[in-house]
Amino acid sequence: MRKIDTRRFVRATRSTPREINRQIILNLVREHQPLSRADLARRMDIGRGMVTSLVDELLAEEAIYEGATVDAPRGRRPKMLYVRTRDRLVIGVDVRFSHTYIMLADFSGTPVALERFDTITEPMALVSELATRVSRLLQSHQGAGVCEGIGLVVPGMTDQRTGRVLFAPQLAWRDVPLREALSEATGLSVHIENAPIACALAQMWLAQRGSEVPTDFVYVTVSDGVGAGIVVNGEVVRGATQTAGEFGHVPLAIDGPPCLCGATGCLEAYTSNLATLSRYLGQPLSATGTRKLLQESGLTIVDVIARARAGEDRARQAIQETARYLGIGLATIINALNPAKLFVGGEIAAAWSDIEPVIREAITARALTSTGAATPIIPDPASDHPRLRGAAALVAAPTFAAPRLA
Amino acid sequence: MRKIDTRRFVRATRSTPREINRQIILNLVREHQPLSRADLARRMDIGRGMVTSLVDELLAEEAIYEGATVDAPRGRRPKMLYVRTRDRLVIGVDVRFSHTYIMLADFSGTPVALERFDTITEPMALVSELATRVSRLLQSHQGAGVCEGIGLVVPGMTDQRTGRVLFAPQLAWRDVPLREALSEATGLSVHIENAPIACALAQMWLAQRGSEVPTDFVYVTVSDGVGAGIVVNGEVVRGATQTAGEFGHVPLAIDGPPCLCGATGCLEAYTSNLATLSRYLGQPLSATGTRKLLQESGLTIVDVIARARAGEDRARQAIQETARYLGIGLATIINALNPAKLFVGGEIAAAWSDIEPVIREAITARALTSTGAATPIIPDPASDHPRLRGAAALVAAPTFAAPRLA
DNA sequence: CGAAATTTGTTTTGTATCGAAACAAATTCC
DNA sequence: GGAATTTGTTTCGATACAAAACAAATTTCG
Repeated sequence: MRKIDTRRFVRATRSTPREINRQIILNLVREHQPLSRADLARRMDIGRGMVTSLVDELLAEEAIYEGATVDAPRGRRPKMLYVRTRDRLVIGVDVRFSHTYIMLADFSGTPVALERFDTITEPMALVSELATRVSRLLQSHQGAGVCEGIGLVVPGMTDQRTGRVLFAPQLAWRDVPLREALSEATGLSVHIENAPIACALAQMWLAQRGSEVPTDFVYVTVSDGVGAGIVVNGEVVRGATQTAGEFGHVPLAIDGPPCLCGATGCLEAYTSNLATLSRYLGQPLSATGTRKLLQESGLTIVDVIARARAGEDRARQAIQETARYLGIGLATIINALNPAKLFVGGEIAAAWSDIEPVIREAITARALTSTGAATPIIPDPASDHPRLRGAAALVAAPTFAAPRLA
Repeated sequence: MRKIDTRRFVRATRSTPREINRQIILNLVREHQPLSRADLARRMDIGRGMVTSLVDELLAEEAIYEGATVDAPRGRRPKMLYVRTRDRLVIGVDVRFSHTYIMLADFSGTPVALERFDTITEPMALVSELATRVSRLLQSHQGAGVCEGIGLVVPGMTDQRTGRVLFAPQLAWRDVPLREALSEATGLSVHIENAPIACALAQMWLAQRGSEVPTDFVYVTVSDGVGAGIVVNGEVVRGATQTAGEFGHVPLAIDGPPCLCGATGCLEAYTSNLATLSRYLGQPLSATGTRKLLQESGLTIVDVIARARAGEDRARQAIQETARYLGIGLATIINALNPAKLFVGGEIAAAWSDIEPVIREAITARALTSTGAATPIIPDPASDHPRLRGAAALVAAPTFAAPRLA
């Protein structure tokens, strides 16, 4: 039951039913392929004639293609339909503090090529570096298909309307018109998004076939910061001023340790990689001190996880404690939003078998309902490059999204 | 950018554009009345002929009516259109721990009659009492219009699909088929909802004319418990198993005072009326003890608020402290969901001028962004009967909601 | 083996309705 | 008093949904 926004609505036109049904067909094929025209007619409770007409349109646009005819128990054999993903390419870019990753992938998120280089902090220098790498990548994979756009994931808040990075503390960016600059430099359409939302979009649009994708879920990223991509009613939650999802700053203890945000006792101050590392080192978390210490020692969260898995007690303990606090944070999300699923991304997901019991215990202790306590928690290991998949999803998703209406 | 749910979608038909545009017109008239047909044509970028046809349909259904022709600077004078609310009646019911309120109101939420009686805890006895009162109310206001349904607000979780109360701790209800029972007893369509969501719906659908109603906001109720009605993208958030909105159990201090939910340090354990009262009394909050103490002393939160306003120091302090913790809780919501507005309902809203500065200060200390810190916080005093308005909204809203599509 | 049955996909046909344009009504300006 | 302006209704044609007929491909069964 949605309220119509009387200031910015989209009225229906003569072609509206066609647009809607066309998109339904596209999504049905995408998620249940292979599907014949007759299958579609049955699923949609619509005449086969109508399906033929809509499918012809999708075939003409090369959004889908016709595969082989398959066997049927009796009657004429159906010609199966599939979405075209293989030769529709996307560039995914993941800008992080130290390195920037750039991936060429197809429309299903399957990687074709992957590169990495040291992040250039100056935005316009980064843009021109990206532009040369993009054109080089596309040059060397010319036969593989046509590139339909660039998805760019940044560690900070973005504004969808203007395509600007509002604030990215790690890179010291403020109000950078990144979309426009990269679009101009490459001639491709560019989509930018912050990391947690991009990861959520990857789950929503690029999930493995067969895995149920719910319309209500939260993707929690644990890395230098702790953030969340929230999906409600099949739509991402951006908030009134594009800053929703900062779950890292729910308090666990209002008089707790200082957080880098200036407040005290935030979830992030207990569970970010920096927090886990400083716990491991037996040092209090501080904005400048911890970073410096880590640079000197060269220690990273990946090392601590490795040591924990190798059986080092101090590392195990540091990580288990992080897991306990993380569980409390997840319980908060469960109580607040009651998602059908939770995804946990970040380096710590690599230690899932170690931390899962602890997380589950913490959730059970604080979840209000038994169904809430049973919410599936799914790790999304960093080795799968979730942010790059998210970048790819940014380009692919608009093709499949429901038309905006009313 | 919404994802189409390929298991339960609504396909478009020939009449879809008409349904959409009809509903847009209805909402435009509702929010910007008076409006002429020509105004609608301009706002919707549509031909006046089309408007005439759609308006005729709405007039025939008596959803809107034609008012007087008004003056215009030149040309033919327009006939203004208005939504019909005055003689469309609704019954609103608010079931609370001690009393149950029943209101006869019109479609805009304006009360016609209001009654109160001691809550009957046995569900079926309550239903039959309600049924006799409903029929008596409608009998004595026969000339006022036709009753289009009953909205029932309960202090607990509800399931929209089945119309059952899943769990209402205050009444010790579990899985009560309330909608079916009351509908059968009265012959009217019944809508049930939990209190915070109903209050949010009241703000969304029955806001005073002129006040901007955002599509993203949160209504926080502070009473025996602390809950929230969350609205995102113009739609209420119910969650995967209908239990979203339990913001009362975000932790403020994981080792804090015990909460009635079994966990410790929940927001509710700091800010519920019970928490404020026990703070005032200098007693620790406990499930049985506090309730008993209050029953013996006869003290209520209203008394404490009155004493605080009268200048009693201890009362002031108890309430200010509640306000501080509430502010931290609101900051959490702001960081997590970035709503355009926050509403605060419950008895404590009556002391708004006293608590607002404290709340604002706490928010500023913990909000991540300056725009977040500036989120408008709007008190919704209990004297306006927000839950009853919410009950009315339950009946009125479906008439105005956007058609479900794709 | 061949006609009937079954199922898929295309084409045709009828009809509702969107969108444009013409028209009618009501009023002001010159 | 006629031109201009604005509102609201009516008319009309093109489009596209929906239903039905048709064509194609294959199995079943007499």
